Order: sequence, then structure tokens, then C-alpha cells
Amino acid sequence: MSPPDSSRPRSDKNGSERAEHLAGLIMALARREGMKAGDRLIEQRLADALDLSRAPIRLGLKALEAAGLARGEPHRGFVLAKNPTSIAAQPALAAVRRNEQVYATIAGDVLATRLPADVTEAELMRRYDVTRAELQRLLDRIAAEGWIARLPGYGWRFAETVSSPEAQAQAKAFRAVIEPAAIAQPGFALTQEVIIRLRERQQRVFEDEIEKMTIGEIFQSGCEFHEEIIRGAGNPFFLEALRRVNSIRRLFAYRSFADRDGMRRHVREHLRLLDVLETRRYTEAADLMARHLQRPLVAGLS
Amino acid sequence: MSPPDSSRPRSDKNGSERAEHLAGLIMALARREGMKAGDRLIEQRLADALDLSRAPIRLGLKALEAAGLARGEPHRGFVLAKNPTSIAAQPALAAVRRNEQVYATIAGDVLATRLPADVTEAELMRRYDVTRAELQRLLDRIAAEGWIARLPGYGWRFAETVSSPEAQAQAKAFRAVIEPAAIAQPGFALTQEVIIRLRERQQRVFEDEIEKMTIGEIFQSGCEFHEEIIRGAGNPFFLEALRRVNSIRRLFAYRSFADRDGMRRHVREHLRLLDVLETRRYTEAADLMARHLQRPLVAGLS
DNA sequence: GATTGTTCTTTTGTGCAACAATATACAATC
DNA sequence: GATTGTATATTGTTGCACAAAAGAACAATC
Repeated sequence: MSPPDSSRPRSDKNGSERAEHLAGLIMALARREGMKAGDRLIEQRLADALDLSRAPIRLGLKALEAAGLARGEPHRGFVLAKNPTSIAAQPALAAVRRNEQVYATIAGDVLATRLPADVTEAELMRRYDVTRAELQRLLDRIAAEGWIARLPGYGWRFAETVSSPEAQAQAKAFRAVIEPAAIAQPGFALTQEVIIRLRERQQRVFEDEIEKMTIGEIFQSGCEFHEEIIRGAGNPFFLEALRRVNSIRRLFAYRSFADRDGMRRHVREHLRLLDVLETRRYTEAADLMARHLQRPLVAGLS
Repeated sequence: MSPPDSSRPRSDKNGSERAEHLAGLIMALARREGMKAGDRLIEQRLADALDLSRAPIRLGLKALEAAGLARGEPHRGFVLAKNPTSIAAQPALAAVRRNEQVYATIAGDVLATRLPADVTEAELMRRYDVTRAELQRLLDRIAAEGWIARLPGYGWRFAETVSSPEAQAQAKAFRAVIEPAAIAQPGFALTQEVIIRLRERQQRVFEDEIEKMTIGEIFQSGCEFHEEIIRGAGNPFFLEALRRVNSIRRLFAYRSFADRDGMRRHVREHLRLLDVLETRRYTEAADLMARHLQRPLVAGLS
């Protein structure tokens, strides 16, 4: 119909989009693990932690070096050049992949119901100007996160879980059921190591990182905390259910504002919960969790 | 390595695999709806119910006619030729699609841990002798059901939810938490129509169909019952969580034997539950549900 | 007025071949 | 002994042309 519009260049000439992405993953990991400047970045260890092999890790490391965040000597591997900070604060890695942007745009459009519940791939390809392959990866990811599903014929349907305005309250109600229940499960237990690791991380956040973290990171850290706790039930169904809720809550998170004080209080509750869990008073812990989840707090943040 | 084995014929000459599949869907629907011989099969209505358009429905109807299960007059549409019975009992439609078999085989292999947790697509293609496209559809479906997930690099990883031997008990524990809790949610409500429809269906199963149904069908009917109930909470997170558990329980179901008496008792409990729900005694209903779910019963059947 | 028959358009799946990314194994180096 | 460097095999992705499936609109029939 319209003139054969010279479509957007197939692949922009930034050679190393993937590499920068990997670099970001590595930095995020280093951050979570509380690594400091000077710590070694051991390929195999990173590979294991990220469920990859050394080849892609190495790409990421080279990108980190190019960005000045790591230093490498031949045969001696790489070393962190700076204390890892928020990725968002690293302009050198700011080449957020195009797909991320499209993802975010779609998420925004769905949340604002600017998209119909049922859509076809072709529609989306036109609307967001992506290739079929790119779109399919996106859709697969979204499907895995549980907010879109294939229709039997053509097209996809967004889950009501996202499109509805009450979704946030519903997510909260759901968590208020499963999280305390998980803790109250007969076999519930957390190893000392896990508790220590969680406490360290929360403490770090509490003491000096809250100010430097983005909303997304704070949210992520909260999710990981709760998921680690619920994992203690030893029942993957609880964990998986929580993961799904969280992946949807993440969509809302970007809209919520940063209330650093509220967050501090929130993290303090996490620490308190850990204390109770450590002494194995699980009934009490379940109770505490229930109250923790009821607190109003920052919209959408727990 | 081995001689270039003349691979399996691309597409066996059964022209209408898809059509038979659609026919099966239509019969299953007719069955669920309690239709009888002589009832009209209205294209648009079927299309709406199956989330498809009339084109594929029509294919299915023609296949049904070819199989002698429906009769069609020009310009007068199709009519059920026989009371719809178990699809398994319809040899004419027995051309279960090859993919179903592969699916079942994979499921079996995973349950019996004959497969490693991490697999690559190429491995699976070789092992089950399917094309890439076929395999991808299967994997997508399995991923949607939640028991496999893509790894960041190559390959896929089966969820521990399936591979572990305690999965069944864990599914039960999880349901015992969410189902009663859903009923106990503040806004819980079921419309009279839903209750009536459910009661009808359960009654039908109870009175004369249990004997004729396959394990899979009985299981399916149970799932639908519970899902319909939980939907009353108006919170899609509960519903979705239950759906996921059920799609995994379905894998186990095929291994369990048929205890028709246990099932009768089971269905009777469903009917009792409906009575309580009808009078809006939700606390009591939640209780009843909790007990219903605790009952040992047939392995894997609730 | 509802339903079916027919036709046309749009959308999606498929197979292939070149290409890119990842994994693996082993040698080299600290 | 652990870690990095390198080479090679394996695996997955992309774009394209073509085939098949699904959807939509409207006429024909009951």
C-alpha cells in the first residue's frame, strides 16, 4: 500500500549490544554479591552463577573493561575497577537493548489499556516496528512472565492480571495468603547460611545503598528476599507462584515513586523477620510476614 | 556418523490431521455442555466457545461428519449424530496427533527422570525424531504449562516441580492453602448461574457418566470444577496459580488408576460444597474445601 | 432474523541456508 | 591446582519465499 518504506536499519552498527547486556548482568551480580573494587571476576564462577558458559562471560568482561569498570591483565583475568553501583548510573553501559525499550513500551501500553486485550503478531510488529523474530522473543518472555497467552488461532491475549486496575490489590491479597502459609508449612526451614546471606544483603541496603539504588533495584532486592524466604518451604509451587506475582508486580513498580523512608522501615521489617526465622519460631514469623504484607507502604512495593 | 538415515516422511498422507483435532475439540465441548444426539452444532457458537473463527470450526465439523459423529444438510448446518461420548471411545477420531504422543512421551520421561534436567533442542529433536518447528511448539506449550524454561544460553531446563518425586504431595499442600483461602476472600461470590451449571455437570458425572469417562476426562472435569470455584474470588492470581498446579498434576494423572467409587464420593463432596456455597456460608465452604483437599483419595485426583 | 455458504484478505507457520552465539575440551599460564 | 587462553564442535537465530490457516465481510438460504 504505502511506498516500500526503507525500514529501520537491520542491526545498528553498535557491534556489541549483546556484550553490553552481558556486562550489565555481571555488574548486577557483582552488586548483589556485595563485591568491591579490586575483587577478582572469575570467569567460571560468573558463568555458573548466570547459567552460561565462559564464552559469553568473557565478552561481557571485555565490554566492562572497555567501559572502564573492570581491568584485565593477560593470563590474570579481570578485576573490578570500581565498587559496583547502580547500572543506571553507568552511562557507559547505557546501551539498553532496543528490545528492553519495546518491552517497556508494551508494558506501559497494556497497563494504560492503550492496547486491546486481543492482538495479532502482525499488529504488534507494525505498531512497535520490530521484526518477527524480535517480537517472538518478546512474546515468549512475556508469556513466561504470565501476562500474555497464545490464542488457539491467530494472535495473543493479554491476561486480565495486568489489564485490570485492581491488579495491584489482588497481587497483594494473593501474597498475603501464600507467603505466611509457606512459612507455616510443616517442613519449613532456612539454613543458617541463607539467613546470614539475606541479612547481609538487607543490612547493606539499609545502611548505605538505599539512596543510590533505583526503584527497579530496590524492588528487585525485595523480591529476591521474599522469594528466598518462601523457598524455605521446600515446595516449588509456592516459590513459583510468588515469582509469577512478582514478575507482574514489577510492571507496576516503575510507576511507583520512591519513598526512601518507607523503604527503610520496610527493610527493617525484613531484618526483624530474619531474627524470628533464625530462632525457628515459624508461627510467629508467619504472623509477622502477614502483617508485613498488609502494611500499605509505597504503592506496589513490598 | 551413521548412514544418512532416510528420515521419517515429512507429513504422513493423512490429509486432515488438523481437522480431526478440531473435531475432537468440538466433541469435547459438546460433551462438557451435555449436548445430546440431534442437537444443532452452530458454527458461530462453537467458534466463540473455542476462541476460534468459523473457518476452522467448519473443518472440524466436516471431519465429524466423515467420522459419522455428525450429520450435515446443505444450508442447514450440522447436527450431532450420537450422544457425545468419550473421545477415546471414538476410533474414527483416534488419529491423535503425533505431537500429542511426543508430548506424552516427554512427560513420561521427565516423570521417570529418564531425561536430565538440562536439555538442548537438538538433543530432543534427535531423541524424539521431530522437526525443529514441531519441537518448538511443544516446548512453548510445555513452557506455558510451567514445567520447562529456557536457559539464558542454549537449552532448556525442566522445572523441579515435575522432576521431584514429592511433587504430588507438594501440589496438594499448595492447593490446600490457596483454594480455601480463595473462598475466604472478602469479595468471594458465585452467581446463581455458575452454581447451577456446575451442579448440573457434577450431577451428570455422578449419575451416569463416571463409568464411561476416561481418567483424563474425569480429571479434567475435576479441574474445571475447582477452577470455576476459585474464580469466584475475583482474583486472577488465585485462578492462575491453580491452573498451573493443575496443568502439572495432569501429568501425574495418567499414572493413577481408576477408583470409580472413590471418585463417586469425591463428586458427592463437590455437590455438597455447591450447596454450602449457594447459601453463601463461605467460611463453612472454605472449611469444607480444606477437608475435601486433605482427603487421601485416588493418588493425584482431586 | 439467524445461520450457513462463499470469497477474499490477512496472518501465521515451515523449511532452508548462511550466520552468530554458546559450549566444550585442552593447552598455557599463573 | 586454579584460572585463563584458544580452537573446535555444537547449537540457536534470522531472513526469505512459499504454503497453510484463520479471520472478516457479505450473499444466499432457511
